[in-house]
Amino acid sequence: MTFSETILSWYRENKRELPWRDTKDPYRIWLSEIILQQTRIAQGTPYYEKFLANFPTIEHLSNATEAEVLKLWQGLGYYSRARNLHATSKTVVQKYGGKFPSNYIELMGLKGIGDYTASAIASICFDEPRAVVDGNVYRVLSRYFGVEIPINSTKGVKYFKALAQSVMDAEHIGDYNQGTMEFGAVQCVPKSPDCPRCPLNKSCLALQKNLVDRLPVKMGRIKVRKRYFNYLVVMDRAGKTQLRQRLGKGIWENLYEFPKLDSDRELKQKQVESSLSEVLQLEEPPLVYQYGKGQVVHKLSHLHLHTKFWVVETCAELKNGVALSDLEHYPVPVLVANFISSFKNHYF
DNA sequence: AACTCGGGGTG
DNA sequence: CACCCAGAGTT
Repeated sequence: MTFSETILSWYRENKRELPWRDTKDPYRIWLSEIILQQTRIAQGTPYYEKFLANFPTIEHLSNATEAEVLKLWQGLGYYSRARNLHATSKTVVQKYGGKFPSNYIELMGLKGIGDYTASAIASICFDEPRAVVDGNVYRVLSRYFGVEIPINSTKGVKYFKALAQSVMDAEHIGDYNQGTMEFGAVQCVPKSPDCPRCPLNKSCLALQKNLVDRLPVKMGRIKVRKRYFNYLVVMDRAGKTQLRQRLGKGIWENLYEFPKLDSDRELKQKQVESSLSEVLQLEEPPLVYQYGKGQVVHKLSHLHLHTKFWVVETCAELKNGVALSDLEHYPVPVLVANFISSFKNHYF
């Protein structure tokens, strides 16, 4: 049996039933692929169901506001996916009459759709012979064919794309692509794979060369930076607080948060008090105290955010104040959502 | 080619 | 703690 024959055979026996498995509807496949980018199935599936329930068709999605889409996306991370999802829904409705383009080239022209996603949609929905290369495929191919080229190098990306394209089954491309990824997710797992019970173990080069636990090769990652966030939770006479939308490029774009003092080192009470005017415009000196003790350390892949929340009580009345009970309507980073949840419990 | 962009699960 | 997850876009 060839590589692809074994993959297809294994897939028919072992495929999991997932909500997007039994459809070729481009809207649903696209939605699932965007949600699953850099995201585990267990984490993404509830969001897939949620989006489909709120937006049964691409027209529903295109008629929503970006804030509504971001709110539904809250907690999933990589928020550009949500913004691009919304933008592309409008493009498909307006430029393509609500019907997804049916080939790789045109799909690549849509926001948020790159080589992987265009290949996935084209192959699954339209049977176009395009091999996908995701994290699972890198692992399966590098091991089975004993490839030691770093998967995150320019050379590696090209090599694995070409290799995948050369070993695919063009006649069953949808199942082949999903099967290879499923195989990587279930059988050829990153750590301690069960090689003795692998259907490819007779011809796997990594297994023969004892390289299974060293493949795929990945170049060194970026070091983690530290940032110090000081959120200013204003409480005015009417019990309202202040929220701001993050504008411009960067992390959490278009999400909401409290006014914030940002530093490369920890700020103490006095420094926070003396810097208040940089972010807040208050008539009189407010009462400032830290909510809780120590710092919340919110860990992102490349950033550790050491965060303090400061309650700023003022006797004035804010112009654009937000009631605590309305906070839940705004899309906010998980870091902020966790605080709000704790803060509410503390006061009510 | 190197960086940025999130949050959660796993051993 | 390091590593990984059905990657894409920008610099």
